[in-house]
Amino acid sequence: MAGKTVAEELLDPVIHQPVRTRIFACLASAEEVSFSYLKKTLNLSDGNLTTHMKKIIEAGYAEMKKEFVNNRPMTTYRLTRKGQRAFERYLRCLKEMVFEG
Amino acid sequence: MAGKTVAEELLDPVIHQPVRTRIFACLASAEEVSFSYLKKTLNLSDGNLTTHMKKIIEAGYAEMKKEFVNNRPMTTYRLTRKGQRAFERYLRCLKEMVFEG
DNA sequence: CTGGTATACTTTGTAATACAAAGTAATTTT
DNA sequence: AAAATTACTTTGTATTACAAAGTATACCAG
Repeated sequence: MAGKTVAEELLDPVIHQPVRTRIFACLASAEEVSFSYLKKTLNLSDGNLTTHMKKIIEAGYAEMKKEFVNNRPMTTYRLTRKGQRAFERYLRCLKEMVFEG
Repeated sequence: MAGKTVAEELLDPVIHQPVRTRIFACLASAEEVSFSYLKKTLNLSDGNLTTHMKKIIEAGYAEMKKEFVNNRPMTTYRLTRKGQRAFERYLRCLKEMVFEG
């Protein structure tokens, strides 16, 4: 009677993917996270991480900062407000779909 | 201290996909579910549903039954025990990853 | 000071995926 | 008996996910 049924709700495909859901969980748990940290913690290949981050950024869900620390390039990512909202919505949707309903 | 960390746990790629997670939620909520019902409820094209079900069956997570009802073919699906366990494990993993951690 | 190893990425090539359009087959309607 | 409907499956294709190879700089070791 109110809105879509569980089954009709789509799970955001930018977030609902094995690697990216883990990336979101990481990003959501910290202010900002570095490329190297993500790569090591999530055990991803460089190329794979880059492409996933590219996709997340393309969706406007995260932003990238590039700087030098100890004479080495360092890329850090953080969720945008839009990304935070998308993730929250995703979690509500998931919860309703598989933990209730 | 016990087992993998959240970030290391992989989300089962057979389940963690926008359409298939919805299929699993449906399958888990009933004894068995027909092709037509899934198609209508989840609003999927015939071809798309077939390929997703094929993949789920290939993984040994569901089985297919074909019969005739009112002179019409009727295909029904149900989770196997293996599929039930995989889904439960998936839910635990998800929960830990995004609702706790 | 130069050859090798390491860090921090990005680009490129490719196998697998997700999807709809087209195909098959039987059945009911007109 | 032609046309439309139901119930699928197969096929064609654009997109995706991934790792291997590439780029660029820094840090040793001899």
